[in-house]
Amino acid sequence: MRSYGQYCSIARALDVVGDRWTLLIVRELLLQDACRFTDLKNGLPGIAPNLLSTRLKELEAAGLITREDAPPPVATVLYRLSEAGLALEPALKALALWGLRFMADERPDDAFRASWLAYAPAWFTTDAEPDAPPAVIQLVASGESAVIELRGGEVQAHPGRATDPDLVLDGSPRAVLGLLNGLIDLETASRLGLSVSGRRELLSRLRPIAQNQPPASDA
Amino acid sequence: MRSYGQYCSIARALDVVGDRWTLLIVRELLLQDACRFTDLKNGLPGIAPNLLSTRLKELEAAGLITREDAPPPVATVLYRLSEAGLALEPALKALALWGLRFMADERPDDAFRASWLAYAPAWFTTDAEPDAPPAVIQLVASGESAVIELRGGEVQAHPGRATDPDLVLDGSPRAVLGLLNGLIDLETASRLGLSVSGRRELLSRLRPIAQNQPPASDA
DNA sequence: CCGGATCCCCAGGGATACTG
DNA sequence: CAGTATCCCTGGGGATCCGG
Repeated sequence: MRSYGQYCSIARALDVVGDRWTLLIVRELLLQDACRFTDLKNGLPGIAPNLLSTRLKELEAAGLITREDAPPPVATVLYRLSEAGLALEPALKALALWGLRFMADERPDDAFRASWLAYAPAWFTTDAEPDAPPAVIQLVASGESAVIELRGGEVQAHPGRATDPDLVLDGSPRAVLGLLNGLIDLETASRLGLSVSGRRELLSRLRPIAQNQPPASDA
Repeated sequence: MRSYGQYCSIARALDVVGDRWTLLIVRELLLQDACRFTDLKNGLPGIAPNLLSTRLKELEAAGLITREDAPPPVATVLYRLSEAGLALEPALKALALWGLRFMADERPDDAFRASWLAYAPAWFTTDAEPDAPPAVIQLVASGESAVIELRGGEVQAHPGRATDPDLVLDGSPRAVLGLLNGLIDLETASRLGLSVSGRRELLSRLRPIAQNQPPASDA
């Protein structure tokens, strides 16, 4: 990218990560740890392979990622965030939190991935009853699934399926994530086709940190 | 900007503010409050006026800024951040903090502005002796000047000159900001031409929140 | 002088095909 | 699987010009 030519830390940061796709590549590496080229391509629907290739070289040159040869069985290259790349997490989180406000409207053709289903609750919800016993919530949306684990006051989440979840949420990405992020209430989510089965009371334990509700019912 | 087409809050945030210059425009409005077109153009050295015009329209359409007619004496338009625009501050701060690591190297042709001199200490330093009496520090770099005020445990800063500062730092932007941000120590800053006059002990009161020092002397 | 609009040119990005 | 090569086209840089 062409430099902004400004002695300002924001401008210099954008000199490095301001290019198109760059921050999304960092997102993928942050959510998935070490990735092959194809994993990244898969997690970044819409990117052209030449662009991905170019960006990876730029990111390596800037010191944000490292290339390493994978162990023998799979002779391929793995990309991983360096310390400087990992240090972007707070900025990415802040941007993601701000971006929640744009998740309310539907865009049917948007791509969707399980890892994006997982990071939202992990980053933006807290356990309102930290001393309650552990619980497992299964999320399913658009064919992608993720698991939320409530344990010891922590909210963790990762892509995949749970064997015996206490609660299952299944619906459109907008319904599932909108509910978890506090953008819509349960009634609205149900109207959007959300299916809730299991211990519904667990929903009140999952507290979104954002207060982005449209001005409707105020407590 | 072309949408990324991903149902992910980071991607949707970048759909709105991922374009070139957009976040820097937000920076200016965040640092300077209401701005005229010309103020923005001045605070964004290098931007083409048509680009600025285009971005302002896009930002208004996205609901991040508002246009308002200024009071009669100056019949002009003022641009101001909306609530959604102001909500970007945490993300911008996080990005600015991350970007500090790229401020160490010199690029002589970089533009520099007083408001950038001011935001760094205001955002990224704390008063190590919050109960000590108030103090005023004058910063001068590259013809731009800003004032830091230590008072009641708060560190505030704004462009301009103080009438009777307790301490004056004068030098290259890299020397002044590098010292304040903890990127370089006083000795290095002095070698870079930093002039320090007044109550030097105030420097130890100004504590950078970042620990970006190159691996040298560890306490 | 302020607040843009217009024009031309080139670099950066998108899509697809192809190769080691 | 992991990229590279190619082509096309849009978006941005730079200068100049116009209306109020």
